[in-house]
Amino acid sequence: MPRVTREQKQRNRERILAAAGEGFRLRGIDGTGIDGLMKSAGMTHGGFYNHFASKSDLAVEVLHQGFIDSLAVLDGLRAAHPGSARAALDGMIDQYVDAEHRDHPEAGCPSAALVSDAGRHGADAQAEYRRGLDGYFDAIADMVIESGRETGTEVTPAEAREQAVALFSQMVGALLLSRAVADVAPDLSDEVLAANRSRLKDR
Amino acid sequence: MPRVTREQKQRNRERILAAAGEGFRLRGIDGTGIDGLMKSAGMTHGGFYNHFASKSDLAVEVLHQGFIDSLAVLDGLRAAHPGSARAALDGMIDQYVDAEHRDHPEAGCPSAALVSDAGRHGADAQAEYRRGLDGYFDAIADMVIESGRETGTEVTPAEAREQAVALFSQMVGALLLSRAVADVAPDLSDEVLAANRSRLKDR
DNA sequence: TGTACATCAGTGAACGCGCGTTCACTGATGTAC
DNA sequence: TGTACATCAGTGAACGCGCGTTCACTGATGTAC
Repeated sequence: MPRVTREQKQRNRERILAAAGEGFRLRGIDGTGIDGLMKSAGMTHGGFYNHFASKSDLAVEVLHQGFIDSLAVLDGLRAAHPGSARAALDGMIDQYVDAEHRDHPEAGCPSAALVSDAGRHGADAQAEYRRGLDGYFDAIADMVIESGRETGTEVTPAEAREQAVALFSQMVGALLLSRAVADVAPDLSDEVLAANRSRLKDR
Repeated sequence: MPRVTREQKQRNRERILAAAGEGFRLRGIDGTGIDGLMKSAGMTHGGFYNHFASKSDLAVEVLHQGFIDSLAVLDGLRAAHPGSARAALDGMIDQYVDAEHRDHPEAGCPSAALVSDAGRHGADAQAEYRRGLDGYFDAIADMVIESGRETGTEVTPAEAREQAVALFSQMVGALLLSRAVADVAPDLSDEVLAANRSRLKDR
């Protein structure tokens, strides 16, 4: 039956990318095979290389797309709290350090889900991860600066950046630790989220 | 030439465990094969099953041993700062959120190096991870309580536990993010460590 | 203490399996006229 | 607009490879007398 229209090819590429985004986050890059990926995208494995040069290449694209999506979520939060960067920051923390996010890595933050994988799958993946992480830091630092401005407590760019880095690090650590014990110790997992949320919001 | 004395067998088991401890932390559980493991322990792969029922069983033992070793390090820190739990906590942060620790996962914290792996390798591994993590939280909470007592700021067990959970989460997040970009962006990696160290010590 | 024998730790070949990747093939799509 | 042909996306068999695990074999160790 193939060949397929250009539009269909583009749609197929996006389906593979989406399936990989979920699979990689859920089971890790090594834990997710091309065959299964292509099946859940509704195709057979052979066609994979019409879309991506290699699995590593796919990993880079997954990271790229993941960070774009995440920054869009941040933008959405700012738009939902116009004129209050502080409320946007609190919203971000509530959404990130949360059972819903913990229970759905496949739809969540690439920085958290792929933090161990990114370092182990080549320089390109690591470079893409770096770009995304730096983008997070900048976006959060902006919110910290604006939040300070709103409350009359001026904060220097350097201070804001430091706060942003520390804040995001804690969010990632909290999410990862809560995930690591979620199946076997739900109470402890919830405690990790609650403790971090509480301390993060007291900032 | 085999068979081997009971003492030698015990020593061989420890060599496998040590090699696995390093390999798993460095390249992940899936990224470390039995064959290579046994080679670096000075044997051939076939003998593995004289020591461990399966690779998963080995993963559980690695976690178990790793957490024991880490708690011993904590004890060492307390012994190095007698009468000052605050200094011991600061020492812990300095040692954990540090380039040396970042650059040597194979000799470092199992909770950080195996946080993604632990959740994906069966209930036993996850249960072992949970035990270890809870042990950390308790040990750090004790230090927080004692630190408060020393400075006359009484802190309730619940408050101490919350602080301990948040503190350790941030330490883990900082270490993992700094590792993820270390090869490709050493400056950013150092910045992550420095920002977190600074904010953690301001606690 | 010395001898006879059972045990079992380490060896290395072999197993089935799933992996990432390649490739000849197909037929509908895209293009040139 | 219609026809002829080149392109190329998806198929499914096949590749070599490394994985975790099993197993017959070996010979030194451990044990019973």
